Formats: sequence, structure tokens, C-alpha cells
Amino acid sequence: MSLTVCTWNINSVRIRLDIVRAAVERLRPDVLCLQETKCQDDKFPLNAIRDMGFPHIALNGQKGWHGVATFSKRPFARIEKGEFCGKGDARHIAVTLDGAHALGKPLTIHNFYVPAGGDVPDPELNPKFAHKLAFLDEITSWAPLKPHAGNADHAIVVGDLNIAPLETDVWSHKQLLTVVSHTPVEVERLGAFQASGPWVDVMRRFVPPQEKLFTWWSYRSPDYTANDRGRRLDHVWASESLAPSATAMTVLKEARGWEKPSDHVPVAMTFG
DNA sequence: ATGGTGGGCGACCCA
Repeated sequence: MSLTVCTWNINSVRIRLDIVRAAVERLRPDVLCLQETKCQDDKFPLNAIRDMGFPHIALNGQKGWHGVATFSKRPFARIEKGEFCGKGDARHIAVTLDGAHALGKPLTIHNFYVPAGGDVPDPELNPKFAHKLAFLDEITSWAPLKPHAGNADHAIVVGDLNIAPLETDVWSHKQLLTVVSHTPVEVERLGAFQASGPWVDVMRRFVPPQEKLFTWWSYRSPDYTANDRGRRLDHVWASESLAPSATAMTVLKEARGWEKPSDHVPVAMTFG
């Protein structure tokens, strides 16, 4: 039995139901993790999601911005919502599938929307950047992300982590060194988070680090294909126990060219 | 060096 997990920053779920449906038809995920749903839980389009083949829906939304949601063909044994930096932001939800519905062992899928961090890469001058760094520090030491290490359960971290760590995760390493998402201080923090699992960057098992790989192209360009000025802000990490089971990966780049697109594209990973 | 576009919501916030 295999399991396909997909992650996508959708930038408002309600105005993009048609492209969510299109991505589901293309990628056939068992579990779909969305970020930036921008939708309160009591306004969520549950019936539309059920009609796409996901009877199991876990929501952590708030009015106006942020918000994450995880949909599944398979039932949840458990749902957990993390809250970080004492701000009440909806930026995390975790679901657990029991072994019979996963790959023989319980599997917890953490869906994150890390703060973007504003424009100025200095925590002294920019409270949004300070929040981004504090958020990363907090999740790095967060107990629920620890217990898989060295023992039984499988675990996955997906989401819009809003950091492009490798030189080939941006269109120009030199030009983006001072641009929020690729600054050394953020990359170092993300590396500490990754090492805390430790977590395996499974996307890079499929596209070697020498090759460029992007999941996001700015809206602020008339043509996203011009010079391919993208960044890899969206990630799929697996626990060391699970990483060898990753068998296929798709970055659905064409979705950036769909009608009324998100600025991010879906990433699908198949295990088992 | 700057501004470019796109969401939510109800006047400017955020990405």
C-alpha cells in the first residue's frame, strides 16, 4: 500500500476550489495539506472538499489570514493544533493515521505555515522577522515533534516554511542573500529545525542539490516563466525511518499558469 | 533603488 501526501499554499481556499479540484485530479493525493486558507472553520467549504474524495477534514483556521487544513481519504486517529509565540495564529495542524491506514506504523503529518517575516531581514528593526525567527526556535524545541526520533512512529513535516535553504532553491543565490526567505540567519534556523528531528529533505532525494528546484513564483511579475525567478519555499521532510520509502515526487509547476493561480504550486510525495 | 500583483476585509492589513 502506498500513500501520497500533497502540500500547497493555496492563498485563500474559497476562491480557488476549482484549482484545488484540478490538482487533486492530477496528483490523486491520499492526504492534502493546505496553507493560507484564509477561512474561518465555520465558513469552510466542507462539502466541496468531501466531493473531491476527502471525507476526513482537519481545520485550523482564523478570520482573514493564515490558516491550515488537512484533508484525507483515510481516517484520523488523532488531530493536534500547535500554537506558537503566544499570538493565537493558525499556523499548524497535525493529523495521525494509525498503522492500518498508513504504512504499517502510525504516521503523523505536521502541516506548517511559517511566518513570512516581512521585508527587512533584521529582527531589531522588523518585528515580523523577529517573529519568524522566534517561531522557528519554538518549533525546533517543541516536544510533539521529537518523539519519533529513534523509535516507532513515522512522521512527516510539510508546508510553506517560507525559507529557501539551498543555493539552488532560489534563482540567484547572490542576489537573494539579503532578501527575506534566503538570508543566512533564516537558513541557519531552518537547518537547526531540520537537525532537531532529524528530518530528511525528501524532495532533494529526487532532484539533486546541484539542480534548481522551485515551488513559488512571485505575483509581482507579469510572466512567472520569464527567467524562472522562483524559490523553493515549500517542503516535505520525512523522519529517517520513513525517508527510504519515498518513491515518487511531483512539483506541479504547471499549476502556476492556471486560471487565478496561487503563487505557490503543489508538491506531492509518494511513500511505500 | 524601486515597484511590481494578489488575497482578505471593509480601510489598510498581509503575502
